[in-house]
Amino acid sequence: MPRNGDGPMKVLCVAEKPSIAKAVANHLGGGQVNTVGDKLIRNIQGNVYVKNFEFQYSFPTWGNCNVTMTSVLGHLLSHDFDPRYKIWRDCEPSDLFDAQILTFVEEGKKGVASNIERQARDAKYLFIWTDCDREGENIGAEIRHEALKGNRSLSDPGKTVRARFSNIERAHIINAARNPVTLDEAQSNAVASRIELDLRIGASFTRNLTLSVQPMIHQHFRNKDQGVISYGSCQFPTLGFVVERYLRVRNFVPETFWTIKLMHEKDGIKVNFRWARNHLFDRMVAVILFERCLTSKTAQVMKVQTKPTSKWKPLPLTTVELQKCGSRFLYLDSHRVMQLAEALYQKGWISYPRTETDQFDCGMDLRALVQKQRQGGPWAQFARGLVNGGFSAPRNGRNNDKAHPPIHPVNFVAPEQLSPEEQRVHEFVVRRFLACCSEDARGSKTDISLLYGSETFNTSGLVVLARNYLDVYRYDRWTSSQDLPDFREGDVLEPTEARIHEGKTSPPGYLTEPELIALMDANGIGTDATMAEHISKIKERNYATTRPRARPPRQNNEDDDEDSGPDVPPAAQPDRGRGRGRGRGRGGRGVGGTNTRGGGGTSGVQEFIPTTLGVALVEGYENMGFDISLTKPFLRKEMELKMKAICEGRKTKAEVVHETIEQYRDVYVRTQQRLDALRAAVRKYCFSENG
DNA sequence: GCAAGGTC
Repeated sequence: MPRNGDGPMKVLCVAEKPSIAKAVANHLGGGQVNTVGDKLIRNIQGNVYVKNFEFQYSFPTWGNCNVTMTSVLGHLLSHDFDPRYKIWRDCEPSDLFDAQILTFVEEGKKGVASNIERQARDAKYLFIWTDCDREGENIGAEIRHEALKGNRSLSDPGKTVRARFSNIERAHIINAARNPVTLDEAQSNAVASRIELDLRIGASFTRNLTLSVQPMIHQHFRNKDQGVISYGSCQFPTLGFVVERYLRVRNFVPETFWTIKLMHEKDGIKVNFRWARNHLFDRMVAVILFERCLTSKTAQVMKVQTKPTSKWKPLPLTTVELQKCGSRFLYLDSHRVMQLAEALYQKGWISYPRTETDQFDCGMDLRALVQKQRQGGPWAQFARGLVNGGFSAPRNGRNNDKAHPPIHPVNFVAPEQLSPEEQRVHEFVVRRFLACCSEDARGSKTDISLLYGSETFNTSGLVVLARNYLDVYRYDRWTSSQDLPDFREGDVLEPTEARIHEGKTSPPGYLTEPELIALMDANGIGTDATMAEHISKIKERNYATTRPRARPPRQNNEDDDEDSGPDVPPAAQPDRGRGRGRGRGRGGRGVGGTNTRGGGGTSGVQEFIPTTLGVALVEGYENMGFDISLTKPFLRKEMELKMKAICEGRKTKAEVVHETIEQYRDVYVRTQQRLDALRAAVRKYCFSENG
């Protein structure tokens, strides 16, 4: 029943999630918000997920309006093939490349959809408040589609607008409300093409793979319950990373190297020096250089330099970083960390846990957030220190998704009110936040350099002068080394001990979860919200298993950093297209290099071992000899570039969908021709006695 | 019985 003429106009606002709707309503409504429970969507406990908020607000161009603020719950629309393609054996899997796709509202979302349709009926304007990212733009288009069912006039020019906002600070939200923009069709179309391609390619390859490999396995292992063998543009590259590392470990051939060890004792302190050449793989050369050292008898101190150094505080917390730290420090896998973070978010203790942003908006009142943490918990005193002058603005990372701030505590909660697992995640989020708001750790570093024969040897010492953020962020280690004796430039000394040492390179470890997440992040596989799902998917599909990493004591406890590798490998294949994925960099710079635990025992980190099936799938596809590999991340990157082209107007959705489908149709045909390679790999890995 | 992306 439209209200004609009398009274203020109605504006319907729709957010992507209830928490945004509530926050925006509170800011714009100025404490005069009427909450309408409505019979929308309830969970099992009877909590209402979606609410309608009513208030008045005066927009610059529309004047005073009655506003109804509501939300959806992510995507409103689902996509699936026409039912006649439902039965797998009733059609060719490749038919799915062209099969008709239906778009509909799923049963569970009907209440949300009808709420929008109903609320749109008497609305003059539709104001969309979805997240400002590609998916948000597409969800906005879905909302508009639903609203138009109730009110066609909302398609008139200027009747549907969207808010541009990147956090829910009061001033920022008010600014967004006063400066609406138009919905970005191009971004929405980019997502639409992603949806269509993932569905067509995923479903056709999955059916093909399952129908051609599953019978082999059933036949061989009588009653083995081998479920679906799926292909997905994210799950396959994820498996690819696991298998690639596994093969590197399996095929590792240790190499012998030689190094010169030099020790000098002064003032009762034994100081070990590192050879500047680290180590050589040619014994003769090493021996000749060593003999030159011995011939010269004495070494000379070439450089003694003491300078201030610091260990940087961590960057504001992103989802990827939370997951990596969860594996490393909290002994929780990424999936579990996200469940716990979600629960903490639902209860109002921490901010939205799915974010790529590692910079705090300058408008945020961080001091107020720190103040809340003074009330209790083991970090209370540290928080007090920050309030009393210790506060320092957080560093800025390179990433901003323009949709959510970094993960931070929004309220104080006493640890006892949380489950033990929740406590661990919550404590991490709080400590990380407080660390961001404090000073870098300060120290003093002394570098000493010796010339012995023709060879240079170095050592260094560290004195930590001010721990600062380290006091609250106990996940980082930075400790003073032993004191160095007093060396002076020009000193000549006779080394106490010099010997040549033979060592062997050691194989890399299997891929750990934080490494896998870093690889996915760097290569644009999945999003902050889905990475953990892809990881559990490859376990669920029986492509890989995990086990706690048992850290063997290092064989060569010195500086053989040859193959121990950095914690975070930059890309799967450095030799081809080394990019930074979507520009989401690696997380905290200060966290990277330090290992949490040293010697033997279990570190708590999970490592991934592919199953025979997992190896067979990757090997099988590799051996088909395509120039484009389904198990490497490049295809996903290509899709990312195509989506970008749509966003920038260089390509249309139809063009992208068409050319990509043709590309995959080609791969599909050749897969059929070379099924023997895949079957051979399955036989080799799955059916042989010792795997 | 398929994917990946939102969100709860």
